[in-house]
Amino acid sequence: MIADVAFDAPVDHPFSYRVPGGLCVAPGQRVWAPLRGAARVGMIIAVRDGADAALKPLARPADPAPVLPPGGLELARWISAESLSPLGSTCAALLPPPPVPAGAGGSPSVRGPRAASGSKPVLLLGGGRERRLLEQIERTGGPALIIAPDVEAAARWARHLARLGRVARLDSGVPDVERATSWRALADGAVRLATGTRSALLAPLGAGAMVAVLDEQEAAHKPPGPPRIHARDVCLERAAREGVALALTAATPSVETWWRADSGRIVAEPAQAGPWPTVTLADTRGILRREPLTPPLARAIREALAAGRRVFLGVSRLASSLACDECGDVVRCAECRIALAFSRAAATLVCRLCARPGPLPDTCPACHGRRLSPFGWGTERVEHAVRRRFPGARIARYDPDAARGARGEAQRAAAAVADVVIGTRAALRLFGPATLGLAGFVAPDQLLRLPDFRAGERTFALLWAAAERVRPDGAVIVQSQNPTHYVFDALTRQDLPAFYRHELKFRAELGYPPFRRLAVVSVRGAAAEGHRLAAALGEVPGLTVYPATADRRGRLVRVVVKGGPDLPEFLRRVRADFRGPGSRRLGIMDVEVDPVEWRS
DNA sequence: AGCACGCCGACT
DNA sequence: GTCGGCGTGCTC
Repeated sequence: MIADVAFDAPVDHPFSYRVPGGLCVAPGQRVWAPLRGAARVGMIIAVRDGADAALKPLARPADPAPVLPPGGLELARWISAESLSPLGSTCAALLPPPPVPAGAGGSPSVRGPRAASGSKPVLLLGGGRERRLLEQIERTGGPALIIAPDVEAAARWARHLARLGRVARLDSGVPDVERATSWRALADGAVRLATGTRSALLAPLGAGAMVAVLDEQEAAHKPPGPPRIHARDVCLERAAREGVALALTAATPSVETWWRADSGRIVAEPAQAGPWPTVTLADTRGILRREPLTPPLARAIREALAAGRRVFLGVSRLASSLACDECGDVVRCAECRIALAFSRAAATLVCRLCARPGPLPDTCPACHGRRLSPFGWGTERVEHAVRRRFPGARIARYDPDAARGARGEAQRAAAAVADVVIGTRAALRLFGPATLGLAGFVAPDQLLRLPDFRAGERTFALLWAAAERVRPDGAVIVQSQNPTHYVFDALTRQDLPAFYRHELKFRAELGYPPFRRLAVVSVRGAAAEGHRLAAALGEVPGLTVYPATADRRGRLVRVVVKGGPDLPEFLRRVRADFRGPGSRRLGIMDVEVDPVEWRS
C-alpha cells in the first residue's frame, strides 16, 4: 500500500510513502513521515494499492484515528483549491496540533457528513443579535459551533454557552492539549457545544448541528497565513455541503453578505430598530486645520463631561491621500475611482489598484482651490489638543495596535477609567452597548479616502459600531469635509439598506466584489517572469488584468486580476503553466484571492 | 517551510 | 588561507 501525504510546506503536491505491513492508516489521519531526513507530520490524503521499493516507509501514526472524516478532507481540498493554498498547510492551520507521542490512547471514530437539512443560512442583524443567536442555539438544542473573529470573543462565547452544557474551546486561547482533547470530545459526541476561531472551521459536528459566524464582516476572519480564505466563505460552503444550519451575525454585514441576502441566498433576520443617538455632521470644509476639534465637537465634549458621561474620540492613522482644504474633494484615480495614494517622501500620487501614476496637481481638480494637502490627525496630536482644551478631564489614549504587551495593559487600564478615550477602532471594545455619552470622529474622511474599494464599507462599520455604543440620549458627532456622503447619511438615519444600496451601485458600476472577484498575484525573484505571467493572464478571456507594478529593484512584480466566480480555477491553471516543466528560474508565485485589504 | 549546497567578502 | 552571507533548489 502507498499513502499520499500532504505536508505543511509551500509545495502543492503530496509525497508518497510505503505503508509498512501491520500499520493501519486512512485518509484524514495524520502521520509522522521522513521528509528530507527529518520526521515531520503530514496529512494522509489518499491510500492506494501498489508497491515501490524506492519509497520510504511511513514512521508512525500521529493520530490514533482520522481527525477528519471524508467530508472534512473534501472540504479542506475545496479550501485549498479556492485559496490556492497548499492542502497540507490548510490542514495544519485548521486542525489542533497532533497529540504528543505519549501512549496510543483510544480511537474515537469520526462521524461522516450528515444528511442535508437544506435550510438557508440566516443573517442576524441589529440589536440583540447575539442574544437571539444564543436563544436559537438553546431552542434547537443541537450541537453548535461558534466561529469568532478573535480569541477574546471565542472565550466570551464559551462563557455564554456554559449555561447550556459543556463547551469545547478550539481556539489558541487554551493549551494545545486542551484543544486536541476538546476536538475529540466533540468528535465522539461527548460535548456538543464548541467555540473557536477560524482554526476550528473543520471541527466535527453531530447531526442537526448549527454553525455560527460572529461579526462576519470582520477582516480578522481572514488572518494572514494559509489558507487565505475568509471563515464565512468556508462556513457557507460547509453549510451547502453538509447541510448544517448556518447563522451569520453582524451589525453591518459585509457588502458580499448583504448582496447574498438581497438575492435570497441568505435569509436576513433584522431586529426592530432600537433607539438611536442623534448624529450630527460638522462640516470641516475650508476650516484651517490647526485644531482637531470643531466648535460643535468641543461643545459636545464639554456637555458630556459636565453630565458625567464618557466620551470616545475616534481617530485614524496617518493619511495617505491628498485632499482639497476648500471643498473636501480627494484626488482620485480617473479609472478606478479610489483615492490615489500620496507619498510625502516621494511626492508622488499613484493608484494602488491600476498603478497609474497621477501627476501632483497644483489645484483641486474639482473646485480649482489652491490648498491641497495630505490629511491627518494622529492620536498624539488629538490627545494634545484635548488636554489643552479640557485640562480637568481624565484623558487616555488607546491604540493596542501601537502599544503591545505590558504597555498595552497599562494603556488599557488607564482607558478603562478615563472620561475621554482617544483611540482607533480597537478602542471601541472598551465600551458596552449604549454606554457612551458621546462618540466623536475627528476625521473619518481619512478612512473614507483610503485607496481601497472597501473604504466606504469599513468606515460605515466603524461609525455604526460606535453609534451602537452611545446612549439613546447621547450624541455622535462626525467631522467631515464630505458631510453629504452616503455613509454619513445612512448612519444619521439609522438606515442600513440605504448604505448598501449606494455601495452596491458603486461596486456594480466599477466591477468590484461581490460582482467580480479580485486576486493579487505576486511573483518574487524574477521580474521578467512576473511580466510574462501578467501578459499570460491578460490573454485569458474573462479576466481583467491591471498593469503590473514592480518594486524599486524589480524583485517583486504585483498584478491585480479581476474575474468571475471561477477566478481561482483560472489562476490555478496559469500557475500550473508557470511552474510547468521545461522552464527554469521562475521565481515564486504567490496568490491572494479575495483580498480584504490592499496594503502594498 | 526547513535544510543543504554553493560561490564571494572580512577575520582568527 | 577559513568562516559565513543568504540566493537557489529539493524534499516521497
